[in-house]
Amino acid sequence: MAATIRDVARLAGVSTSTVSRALSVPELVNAATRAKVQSAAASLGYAPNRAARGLITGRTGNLGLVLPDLANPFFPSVVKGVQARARAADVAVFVADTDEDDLAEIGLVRALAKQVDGLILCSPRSTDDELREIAAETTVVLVNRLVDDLPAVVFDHRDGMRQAVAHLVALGHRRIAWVGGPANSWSSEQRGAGLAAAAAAQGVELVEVGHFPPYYDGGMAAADQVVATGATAVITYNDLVAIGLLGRLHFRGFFVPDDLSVVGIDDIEMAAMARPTLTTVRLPKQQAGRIAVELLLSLLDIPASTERERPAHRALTGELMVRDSTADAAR
Amino acid sequence: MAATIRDVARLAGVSTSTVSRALSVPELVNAATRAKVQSAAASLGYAPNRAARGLITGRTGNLGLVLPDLANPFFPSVVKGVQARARAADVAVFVADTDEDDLAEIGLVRALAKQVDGLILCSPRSTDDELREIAAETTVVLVNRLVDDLPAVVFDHRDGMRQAVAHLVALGHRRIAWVGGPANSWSSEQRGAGLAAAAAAQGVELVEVGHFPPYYDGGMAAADQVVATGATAVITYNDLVAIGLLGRLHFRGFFVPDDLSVVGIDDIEMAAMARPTLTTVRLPKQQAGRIAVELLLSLLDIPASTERERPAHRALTGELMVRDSTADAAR
DNA sequence: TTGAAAGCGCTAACAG
DNA sequence: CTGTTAGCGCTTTCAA
Repeated sequence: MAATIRDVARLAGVSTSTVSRALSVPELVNAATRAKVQSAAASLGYAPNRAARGLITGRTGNLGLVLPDLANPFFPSVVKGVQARARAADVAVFVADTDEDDLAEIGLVRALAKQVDGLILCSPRSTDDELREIAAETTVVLVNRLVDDLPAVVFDHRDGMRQAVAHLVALGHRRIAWVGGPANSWSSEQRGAGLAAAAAAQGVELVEVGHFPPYYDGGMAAADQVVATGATAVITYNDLVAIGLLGRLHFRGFFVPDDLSVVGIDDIEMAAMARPTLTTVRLPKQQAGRIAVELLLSLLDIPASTERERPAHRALTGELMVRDSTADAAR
Repeated sequence: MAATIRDVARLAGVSTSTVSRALSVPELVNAATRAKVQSAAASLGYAPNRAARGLITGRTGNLGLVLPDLANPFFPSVVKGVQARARAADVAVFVADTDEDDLAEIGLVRALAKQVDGLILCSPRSTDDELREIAAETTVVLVNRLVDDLPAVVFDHRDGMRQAVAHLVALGHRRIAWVGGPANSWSSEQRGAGLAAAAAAQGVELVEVGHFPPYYDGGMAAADQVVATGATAVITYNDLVAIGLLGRLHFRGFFVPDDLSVVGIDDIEMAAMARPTLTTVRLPKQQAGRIAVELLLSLLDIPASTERERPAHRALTGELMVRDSTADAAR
């Protein structure tokens, strides 16, 4: 069995409460006793039982991360960012993949909520109302989603789309197609809106092709419709969709970027491995994960009764990565 | 505050122990009282506090999953399998990504060990000795690694390589190159050995090209050396390496499969998205995750004092996925 | 500055 | 079949 606080107390010749204090609020205990306790703890390899501590403090020291699909390379990056920051704060991370199932999502969130101090919901598929409810029950930070003024980390899609459009305009494109993501995806809506604004501002025509699954297959499905629009360039919901599009275009004998320019969003690693390599808007994924944890931790340190005044959300800027797939393809 | 067992007891008009029993060992309590308790619990939305339960049962109801790199698409598949099975057993999963850092790995494992009932170590980078030590301290199931007779789920690489070689031989290849993974990778060693055996058995010449990082870049790095061997076909440590190889071959003006046939291992989704699509040995990744959880759960049900007799490990068979990248390229 | 005592929410003997 | 009792390992009053 692992050493308990009593073992340490006995070895150090003090009471358990002194051990507890020496280890968690060192300044409250005499330097000499503190040293005795610490060496005793060290020699026994003592580490407090977190469950027992949690029982009394009401803190688990755990954090939950819920996301739609680990198979989409976007999310592992976020996970990495979250883990790196959580680890530094000695917080363990439960990860739950909902498989893009919005019903499963709520269930998972509810189940996780009981075992963690706070939850990070990345690109949640639930409705605003559901998210409000969840946020009322437990501390939550959203990533890639904005609901009222719930704490959130989002990407500045307006700016990202502005960059993408500016790039395409510089290449001579005047008619751009947009392949949207899932209809219930907040970020698809944001990206579409940002794109519409950018297109209007820069005087190019935008053709919306509809909603597609956020996978390779979604891009395959969208390709023929994109071609039919007569657009000379296309921007897709994410890189996976762009790569699927590339696949189908290749199959149909279209050359990218000669016949059509393609721009994705995310900059997953695969974007640089595709052929042609994919031009895309890089989103700071790991950074988003890190900041989400920081936000969550800061929220948790504040007594629930206190009114928060910190900024409710933070927007991260993306940057255009230009690769083969848009090399002057306009006519 | 969430409802406690006392709230339920009061509402149902019974003692807390009856509530406890009614909820966890229903057959030990009278049907009528059981019903009363259950409806009381339901109306209060009661769910037992797992930390409190764990304190007394010694079980956390949690499981830890440690893996080298979530950015490698192989691992998210395993995670999905693990989660699916764990969820069904009402077990939550801590996920820890070591970033391919073998030192970090031990630390993470030690930290996680205190908060879980058991650990699944997927493709661990630690030494055999370290793994033995860990297994002595906590219940562990290895995935994609064999150490003594520690419980493990592995893939049958011998058979996978046999299939790959048979396929290439049928296409007329007589000289096959092997691009190994990291020198300290157990599975690279296994795959290489399986391949050597298969090559010998089927009378083809095998040329080993050395060890490369298990990423796209590793394949890029290996490509020129592969070409220099004069082999007409190449098998790589994993799909990521194969795709990198494809990239470099394309850059150098070689056509796959006309100039060289390529076979990967894993069958990550990207294999079907590459151009040409990649022939590969599909490993049942999710299944491995599921079985690992099952193994772990079954180990945990057995009192620590009892000697286990169950099979120490289970080997899963892979299957060849034939795609464009090997279409009769022999001469 | 330290110790004694009282629980956190739950389960597990042990009686009845 | 059910209630009483006694903790699991820890933190936190409250006194000293």
